[in-house]
Amino acid sequence: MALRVYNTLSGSKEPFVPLTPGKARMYVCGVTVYDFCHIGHARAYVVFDMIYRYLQATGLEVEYVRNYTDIDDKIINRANREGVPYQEISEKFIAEFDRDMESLSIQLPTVQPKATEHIPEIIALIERLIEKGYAYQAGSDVNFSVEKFSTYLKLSKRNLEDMQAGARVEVDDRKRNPMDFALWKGAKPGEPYWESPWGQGRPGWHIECSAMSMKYFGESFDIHGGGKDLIFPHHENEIAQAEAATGKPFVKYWIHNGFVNINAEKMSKSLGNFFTIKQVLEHCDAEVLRFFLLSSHYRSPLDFSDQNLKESQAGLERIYNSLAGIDERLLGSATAAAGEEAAELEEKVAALPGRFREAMDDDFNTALALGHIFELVRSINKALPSAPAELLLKTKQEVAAIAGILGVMDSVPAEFLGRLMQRKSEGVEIAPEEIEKLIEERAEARKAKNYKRGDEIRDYLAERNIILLDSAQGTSWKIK
RNA sequence: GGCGGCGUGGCCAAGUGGUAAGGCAAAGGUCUGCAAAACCUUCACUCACCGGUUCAAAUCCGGUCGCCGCCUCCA
Repeated sequence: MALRVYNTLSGSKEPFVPLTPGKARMYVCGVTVYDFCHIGHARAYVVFDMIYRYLQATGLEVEYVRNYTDIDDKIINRANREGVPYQEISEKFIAEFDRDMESLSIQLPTVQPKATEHIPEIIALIERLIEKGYAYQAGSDVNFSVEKFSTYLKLSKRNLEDMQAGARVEVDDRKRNPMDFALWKGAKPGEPYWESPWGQGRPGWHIECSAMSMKYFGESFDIHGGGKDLIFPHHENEIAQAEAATGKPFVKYWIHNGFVNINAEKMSKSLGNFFTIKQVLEHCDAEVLRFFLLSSHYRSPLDFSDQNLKESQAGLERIYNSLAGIDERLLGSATAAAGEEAAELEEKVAALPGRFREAMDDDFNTALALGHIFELVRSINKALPSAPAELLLKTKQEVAAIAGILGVMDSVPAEFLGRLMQRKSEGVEIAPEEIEKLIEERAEARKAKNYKRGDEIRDYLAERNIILLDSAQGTSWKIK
């Protein structure tokens, strides 16, 4: 089965057939850089990173463009509030965004264009729209005339009359239709500006994406993505700008990810119920967060909570425990006769790539793909004592192939588990030296068959969240 | 008001016509002096509710209820 993707434009899953065989071009709307990113952003960019990786894995040559909106009212407002040039704000938050993306193992897009570096392209596109009669100057602004563009609202599937009936549209008598939107905004005194045929000003929000995507991809390309909330007005307006100018279909597949919710409500700046990526990573491993974000389908809403994050951690820990078990077996000299368990594992391993691909081909069903991994984990754990080394090696390789696409489970198992333990140890108020001392004392006691004292020590440490692990090699410990 | 989506076990979550994956949690068991991890077993005759279509429906159709999103900046 070939890749099928849900296209917002058609409202259904469609076979993915790129415009140019063997190549895929994907544009994803980036952030407006005026503040720290929250985990809603994290989800969007993790999702498209996964899509980017999977498209590549299917053999396509993928060009991925993700922009920075580095000029906008919100940036200007913040700059004014802080009394600094707007560039200081945009540069700072571009750097913060880059750090966040890196911490989430998000691969760099092919190009990350900035709006302010594409003013000539933007102006050219606006001029083209004016020439064709789709845009008009109103004072120092230039607006797009939605009534001129007959297929306006085809993406969000609404109609102009209903939109206006619901009307929380602000009245602006310079607009011919209240739904008209700004392509160019004249600068008020003190605002940053660029010279243009319409005077000093700056681009409207939507035009940059049309201009930049067409600059890098041409007038038509394969995939355009972003959060669901961008469908209207942003993407709708992008379509209007691009298709009015070129007369050609702008984008073949529109892909939109679902929201991250807090208590079943959308997380957003305006509701004030958001967590920044940095806040979350203070008490949660980045890989756990990424795992959590991929644990449900990208179009479903995803409820963010400590409880859910903990479950993801427990699940990922289970996977890594199993992978660590493989490593230990491979390092050790133990060999074993293949048994029923090994045969089952062999079967699961052989089937894994196909099952993974089938899940991913069905509109990037990462939740199902992870389900397959968990099934594999059980087989691994069962077969661990008896499986031949070649089979374990093969298992590792197959998991690694998937890990490389999902961007999780790709750590060295012992390192991941160590990282987790490090993190957990921050909440422990007992010094490692003391634990070692008690372990020694307990060893003496156990040697003397004084299990009472031994258990006292175990209990004492357990109260402090320290779990003792006895093995043939001696006693180690971990944090609960 | 318009448009769109969702409702699967205690929780999370796949499944869109063929008789309910997987994870977390819980309970019992195996292993262990005791623990931990792991393994085994149990845990939805049922998929919000009511009708209908069908040999067959969580999946299709109609209705009801509940929740959410977009319609204003928003991933």
